[in-house]
Amino acid sequence: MKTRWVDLPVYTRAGQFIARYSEKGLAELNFPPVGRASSRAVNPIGIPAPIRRWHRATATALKAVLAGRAAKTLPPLDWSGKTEFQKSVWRALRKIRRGQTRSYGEIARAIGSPGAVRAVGGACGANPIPVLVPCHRVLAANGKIGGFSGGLKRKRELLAREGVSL
DNA sequence: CTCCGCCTACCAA
DNA sequence: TTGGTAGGCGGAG
Repeated sequence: MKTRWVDLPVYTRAGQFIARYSEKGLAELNFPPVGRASSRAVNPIGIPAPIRRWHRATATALKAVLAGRAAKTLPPLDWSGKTEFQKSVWRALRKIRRGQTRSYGEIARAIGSPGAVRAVGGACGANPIPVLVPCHRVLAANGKIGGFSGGLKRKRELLAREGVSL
């Protein structure tokens, strides 16, 4: 069965993000493209009510985190098709609260795979829902920034907004 | 199987 | 401190 996706924009002060929904929930959150944002009006007619509701939650939560506040409610997240290892990493990431950070090694230990440090990095890089699943709160063991698939600039900005100093 | 990576600890300058 | 590196693991092909 082929998944039907619904892509909806979220306009923020950091640009236009694109949220992608399946019938199960939010599946992806994509950063604004590097260039200018192409704004295309979205016709709410034809969008299933649950998705409209989820999208309101996504938009509110995203704007909150970008402003350095805690996301109150998230829509259901659709992680279908992902590996158990990845899901366990992302679950652990969701427990890191605003202003807190963990190292990749700490996440690895937290999920019971203390030797899978690099693999945790890989799972962070594969996180389909950045910002709301806060992979930006994971730093290298030496306290340095580590990597970020969305660009280190964004990781620094998010952390700064949350009051984390490197 | 091979290759790669948002890592780490360790060792040499 | 900085720079190079081997090791351990999961994911992708």
